[in-house]
Amino acid sequence: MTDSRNRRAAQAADLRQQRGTPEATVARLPVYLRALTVLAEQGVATASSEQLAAAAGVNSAKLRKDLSYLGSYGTRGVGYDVEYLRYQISREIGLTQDWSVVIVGIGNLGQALANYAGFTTRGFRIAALVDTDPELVGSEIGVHTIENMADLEQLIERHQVSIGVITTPAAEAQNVADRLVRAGVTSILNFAPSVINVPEGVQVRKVDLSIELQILAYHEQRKATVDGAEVPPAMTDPTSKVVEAS
Amino acid sequence: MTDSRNRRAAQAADLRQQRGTPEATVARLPVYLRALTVLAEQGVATASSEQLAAAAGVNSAKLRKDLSYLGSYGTRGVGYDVEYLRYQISREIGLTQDWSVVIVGIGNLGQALANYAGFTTRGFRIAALVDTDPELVGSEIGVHTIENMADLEQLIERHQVSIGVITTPAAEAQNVADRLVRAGVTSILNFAPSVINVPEGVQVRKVDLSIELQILAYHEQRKATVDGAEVPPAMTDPTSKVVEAS
DNA sequence: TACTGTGAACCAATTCACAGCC
DNA sequence: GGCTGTGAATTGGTTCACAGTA
Repeated sequence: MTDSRNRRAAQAADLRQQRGTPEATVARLPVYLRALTVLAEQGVATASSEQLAAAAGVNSAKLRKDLSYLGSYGTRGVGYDVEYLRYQISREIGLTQDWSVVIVGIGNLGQALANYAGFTTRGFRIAALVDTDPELVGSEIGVHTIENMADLEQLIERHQVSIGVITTPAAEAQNVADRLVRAGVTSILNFAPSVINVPEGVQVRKVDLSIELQILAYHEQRKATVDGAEVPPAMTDPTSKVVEAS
Repeated sequence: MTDSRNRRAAQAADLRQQRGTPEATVARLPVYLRALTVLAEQGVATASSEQLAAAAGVNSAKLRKDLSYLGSYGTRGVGYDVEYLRYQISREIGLTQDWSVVIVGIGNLGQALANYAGFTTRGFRIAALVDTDPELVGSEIGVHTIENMADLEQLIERHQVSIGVITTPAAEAQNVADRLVRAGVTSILNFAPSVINVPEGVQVRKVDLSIELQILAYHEQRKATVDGAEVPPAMTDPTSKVVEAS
């Protein structure tokens, strides 16, 4: 390993400590990881930023800049070694270790997640499924038995759970979040359609199906009113009278 | 209505045409809408930007700027009329009309979505559930009968579907997307863990459960390596030797 | 030669801070 | 006095374009 390579690595490390990896970049690393896995399965050993970017659905400049936050893992004139980069990204994300997950609220969505293979394959271990409903408690989903909500704290402790998934109705989400946090969970994935408040230092990510649809509806509407000759569903605002004339 | 009010409305309309509402703002409008609905149910008639922002989990400056893209719907010194603003946002998003949705791929997740009440309550109508599996086709989920994938195009035509939801395995997602687009669908919500390519003008939003978990894992790992005395799971980079000394 | 890695330029989004209005 | 609406300042993210190098 040359001196200049050392220097570059040191600079990358400095950069990382100064500002850390940008959030937008972190959110794309799993996408790159998936693209690399697909390429690896196809037997591709080396890929240029252009190829990789195409597989990940981004442009190549963005991909190169993203990867540069992790270090200099490519080779000029050649590209990236698929396996090597895959390992580096895995490590950066933290997938070289396993994370225990508890799912709270075993309705339709909770059941679907419990059965979802993609969880288990990527370093996530479902430690427990929990619900309040006495009808559900004790029944089996795959290899898991649904446990009682009253035992939530014990389960978190026993299985060293660090990530909680909330799939309860909206009304219970905040209460569940509070209990998760008190029991030591520091990352929450919230599927309940409500805002939850957590203390500083606890990460929350929100997935909201109906919000996604509403965003699409907004764009649908815009298309309909702009390029079609269609009249908007309701008067847009007072000024539209002027435009419409008649 | 005063002249100055008219002028303000006209300016807001101009602003909207010049640049449109920013994407980041569009993504938050459904959140505000939900917050307003909760307030309305609690009998609150008027809310300040501060109150509303708290209910929506954002800061008040952001909320005010967001709302300003729609027009001037507040009253200085008072706040926003909850019902009036609720209607204005609904209209902006396009929820004053119904949107027909087809769900393709009725596995765990597809079933969960088909049963999810939040869809139907907010102006979305599930027009059809579609799958390739002959075992599934013909069986009932709630009020719906699962239909054959071969009839996808007909169903889209017949029910005037504009939004497609993909809950198939990754390998089939692109093919499904192609068929949806060819049949006239212009918005897609993709739950399959793969990148899909669509022509210009078709909106795609992606929801990926395992990516969300991976983002949380990244932050978990960072917490563990920074504030704990814990050793990183693997050597971070050559420079860490220097720091660790021994 | 063909590619990466990255400053510099650009664009989008957020936050500040206050003028304008009820 | 208390609030909204919004220019101006700032921060964060993306894209350009090319120097550096295997």
